[in-house]
Amino acid sequence: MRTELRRAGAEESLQPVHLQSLIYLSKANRYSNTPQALAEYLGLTKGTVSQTLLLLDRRGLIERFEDDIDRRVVRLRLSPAGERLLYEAQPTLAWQNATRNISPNRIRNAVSALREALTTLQEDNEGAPFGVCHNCSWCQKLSQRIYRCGRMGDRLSGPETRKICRIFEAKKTEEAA
Amino acid sequence: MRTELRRAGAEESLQPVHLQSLIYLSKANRYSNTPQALAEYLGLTKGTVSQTLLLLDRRGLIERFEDDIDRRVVRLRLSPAGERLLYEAQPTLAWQNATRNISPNRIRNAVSALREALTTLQEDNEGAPFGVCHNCSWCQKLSQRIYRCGRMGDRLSGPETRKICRIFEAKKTEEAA
DNA sequence: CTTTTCCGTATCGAGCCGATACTAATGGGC
DNA sequence: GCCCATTAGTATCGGCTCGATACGGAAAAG
Repeated sequence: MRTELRRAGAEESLQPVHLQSLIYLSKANRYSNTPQALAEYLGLTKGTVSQTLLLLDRRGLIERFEDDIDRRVVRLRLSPAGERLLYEAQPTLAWQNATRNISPNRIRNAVSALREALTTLQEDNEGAPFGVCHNCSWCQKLSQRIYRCGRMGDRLSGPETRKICRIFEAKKTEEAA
Repeated sequence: MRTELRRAGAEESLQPVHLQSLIYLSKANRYSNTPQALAEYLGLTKGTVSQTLLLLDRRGLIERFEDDIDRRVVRLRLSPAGERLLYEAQPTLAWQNATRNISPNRIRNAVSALREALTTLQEDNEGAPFGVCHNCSWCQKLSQRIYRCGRMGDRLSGPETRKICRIFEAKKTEEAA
């Protein structure tokens, strides 16, 4: 995967960390699309991330705009060019293809086991949690299409609950008897 | 994992690529402990890897010595200091701990599914194969403790068949009907 | 024996990265 | 409202990664 990421980045003359940043931003929800969150996610300092964002901005791959409420905060999102680059690189497609010969049931089991391992790993390291909103213990389902974050008190759309959140807290696993 | 690797490296003031190189060398078999193999494994050029090895050598973490037969070739192995550093960093231990709450059966299934996906992924990318000798189609069992590489014609010890080989070829999966 | 091929190294320039110092905005205590 | 601690982000500097290129030395091809 590491080699693959390097190769994909080299084609656009981007470093692995640039692609990882773009991938993250494409999946970050409203609480997690800031330089600070990206720095925590990548395990880099905010100064380093600031430079990375400078480069991505110069390339026109991201857009930066001020937060309405807290004017210290910079919000980030992919530009159309950034979306296109990511779409053409298709970093996740390779893995989807790689599982084509494996039964859906085995994939489900493997994914579930890996998710448990990841949660335990994150707890052990006391690191930033960073999980998909939909699997978070704060995520409440209000109706067919409307969700709510019990931590922040905001209403969330369905697609938004499939994004990555920096204040994620894992649900207690019921099957881990 | 990426963040973890960076953190572990930072404690020794090493870059991620340095730790990855050490990890690789700790697991590379006799056909795969050269700068060339490491470059292919990491997806870097041989020039870059040469510099990485220069640094690791200056730090006393690896040892370099000439090959007896082909005198162009440099053989690499971890020095005692390098072994100690890896042992203290314990990069694999975190994952072993993370699976402590998962039943051995689920782990076996997940590992098997992942191995299949990896093989497919490698075939798709036509990249360097790099697999564990024991799972290679050339690996023959001669007796209880003696194995043989059908490709190179050498006899291999049991522990050696658990190392990484650059001329790996995946066995045909029997269960993928 | 000559030519080609291959393994590894050396050097240069672009750029990542952490450390440090800095600006600007927020928020708490009074 | 005012002071100060805190927080988000930026700027600068030095060490190092990384690819490109050129090079030397050994092996293989003819």
